[in-house]
Amino acid sequence: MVRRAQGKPTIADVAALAGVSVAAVSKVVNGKGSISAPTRERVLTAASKLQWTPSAAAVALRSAKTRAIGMVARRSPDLLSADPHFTLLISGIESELSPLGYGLLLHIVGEEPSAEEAAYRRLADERRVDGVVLTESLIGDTRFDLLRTLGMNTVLIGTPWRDDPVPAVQATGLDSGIRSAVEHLVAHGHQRVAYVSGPEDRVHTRYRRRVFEEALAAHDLTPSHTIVSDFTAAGAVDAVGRLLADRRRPTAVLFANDSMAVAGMSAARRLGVDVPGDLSVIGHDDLPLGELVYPQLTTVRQDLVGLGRAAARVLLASLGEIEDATVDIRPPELVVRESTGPLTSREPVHPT
Amino acid sequence: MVRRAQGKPTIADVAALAGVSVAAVSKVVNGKGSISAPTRERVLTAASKLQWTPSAAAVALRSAKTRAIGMVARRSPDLLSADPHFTLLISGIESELSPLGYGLLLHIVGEEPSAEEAAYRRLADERRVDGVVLTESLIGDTRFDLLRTLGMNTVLIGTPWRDDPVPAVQATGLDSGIRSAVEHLVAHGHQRVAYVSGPEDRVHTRYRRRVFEEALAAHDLTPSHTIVSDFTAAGAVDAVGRLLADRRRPTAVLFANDSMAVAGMSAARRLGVDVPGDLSVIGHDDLPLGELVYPQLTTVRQDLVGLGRAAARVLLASLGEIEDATVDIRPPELVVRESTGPLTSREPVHPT
DNA sequence: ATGAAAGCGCTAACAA
DNA sequence: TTGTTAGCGCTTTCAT
Repeated sequence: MVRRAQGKPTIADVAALAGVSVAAVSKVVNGKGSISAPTRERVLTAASKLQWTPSAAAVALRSAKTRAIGMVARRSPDLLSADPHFTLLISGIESELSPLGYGLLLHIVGEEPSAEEAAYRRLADERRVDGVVLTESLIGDTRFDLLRTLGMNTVLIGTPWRDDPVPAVQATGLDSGIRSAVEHLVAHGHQRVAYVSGPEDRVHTRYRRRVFEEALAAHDLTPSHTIVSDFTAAGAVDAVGRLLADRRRPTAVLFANDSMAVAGMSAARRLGVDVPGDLSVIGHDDLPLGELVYPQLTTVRQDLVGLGRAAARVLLASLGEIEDATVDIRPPELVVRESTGPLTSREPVHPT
Repeated sequence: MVRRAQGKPTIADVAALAGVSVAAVSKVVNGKGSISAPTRERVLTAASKLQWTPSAAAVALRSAKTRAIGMVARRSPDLLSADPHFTLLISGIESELSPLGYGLLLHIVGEEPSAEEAAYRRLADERRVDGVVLTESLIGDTRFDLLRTLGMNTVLIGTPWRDDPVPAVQATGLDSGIRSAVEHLVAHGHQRVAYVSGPEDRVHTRYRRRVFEEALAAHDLTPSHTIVSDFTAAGAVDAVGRLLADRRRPTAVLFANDSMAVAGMSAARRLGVDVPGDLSVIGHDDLPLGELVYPQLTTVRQDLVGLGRAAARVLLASLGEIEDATVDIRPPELVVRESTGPLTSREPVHPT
């Protein structure tokens, strides 16, 4: 018995059991070189008998491929769990990586951009991953340059800043969701529509705001209010407080994400304002949360799982693992639920 | 110039630049062996000049340590993002791993237990991680045996099944949260309290239910209803429907998690039942979600981030990375918000 | 079609 | 204190 008593089997054990060379084993597991059918059989049975799987470390060292993808989320634990945005993206990414035996190395760092940068640096310097997926494109984003310098395969989920040639995935008809949202409100007679936006350092934040304004403009309307907020519940509550304090308060408001929308809706109701009777509320993303609450949230659905899958496939394609990177990403669409509708109260131009 | 034009620097490059042997470099970066101060200096400056960091693959191959921890979440994308439970645990784990340069390899698999098992197997066979963290202890859990067989370092977040000697982390005073919840309700005059539990294959599910029953028993009360549900919103809605259809409907209900509680609360309100006027609702976990909604959710807070941190430290300690694994995990506690209170309506013994 | 052998970048005995 | 050296488990020429 040549098998070592303890420790995992190695390629040599398999080769010995199959009565072939280690090179032969390597060839059959990698499908390279030429191997006769009988040899392949013997190797395969030996491998399965020994329950052998190539050591990731050895493969990585030898071939300079780690078969792992990295992702870093720049969020505090609280915000991360309040906005399960990332979770959905990660699910999508994983669903593509898993079948190919790729791993996902996740890092959660604090809000400081330097921490994110350091994480990428470490991923690259330690050669822990074959590529990374970036999210939340920033105005003046330096991460692409960094990763290019580090020689790291990269894909961005979202819109690149200033036509940066980084590979990126996004839905077609990106503006359709917000446009439909505005149409929906206008069709219900809303004329004073406000927008509570996210941090303006994001590319998508500005884009969506512009789409919102254009959609209103098509009806000769302008935003009744625009509030730039963070992504926190407190920010949403504060925004709603300001909106409703205005004597020309809006009759409808769009929020940058579902968590803010729900928080905003609650704030309104706490102030005695009925949703949607006095105020229509629309969120963004269509997270499960929106269906949980009462009234259920009308929101702009984003295919986050699809985006994650697409990003993974772009990476996989550039790593030569798959031929076709295309994934069907469903365009954003409005999901009408209960938080929007026509005004039912008397026009609250003069709040009590 | 000995440095290769392309490719990352290696330990040999650093050694050459510092004018020492590769062994010397290895010793200084690992703090082993004896190295003179001047030599250490030269190595350090050379390393930083070259921006060199040891290759994770080479270290892993040579030392059989990957400096990575694995975790597999068995959840559909939807459920995962509806219940950010995992997210919080992961944040806690990461916060301990990151400073030590450890990575977190995440796998998300479907609901089938076999998928989870396969994921662990792969993690072990490929030797991708030095340990794994398990969550959601199951009745008759086979994962511990599997991982023991695979020779994998393991830590469980939660209560082991049948005193399995797997290392586990949990809060002290585990029952305090639910006990306080019951006390709180009873103090407000509630006599008919229902419990909407999670899937009964979980260890904690049964435990919590038992605590609930004991706490009621201390007041000579028994559960008005007990409904075993899944963790979905639909399950919660259905449960509430059944609860409220009863002519001896409960005046208060505890849910197994916050998402269910919120969904349940919404269902009640949709049926014209006021919360907390007609029905008090209590959740479990204290996710950010509970503060977003109106009325804000009274819930049993669990220190999920602390549990994650503790689990990571147990692993780190058994890997010899740290001395002291102890982390202060805050005991569960009741967070009273707006979804509970005394009955304000007439006793709804006879529903309309 | 198959195998021998040279490393991938690093760590740890062992020598010096 | 420092350096030499033998691998860790695998992939990949290059012979045969």
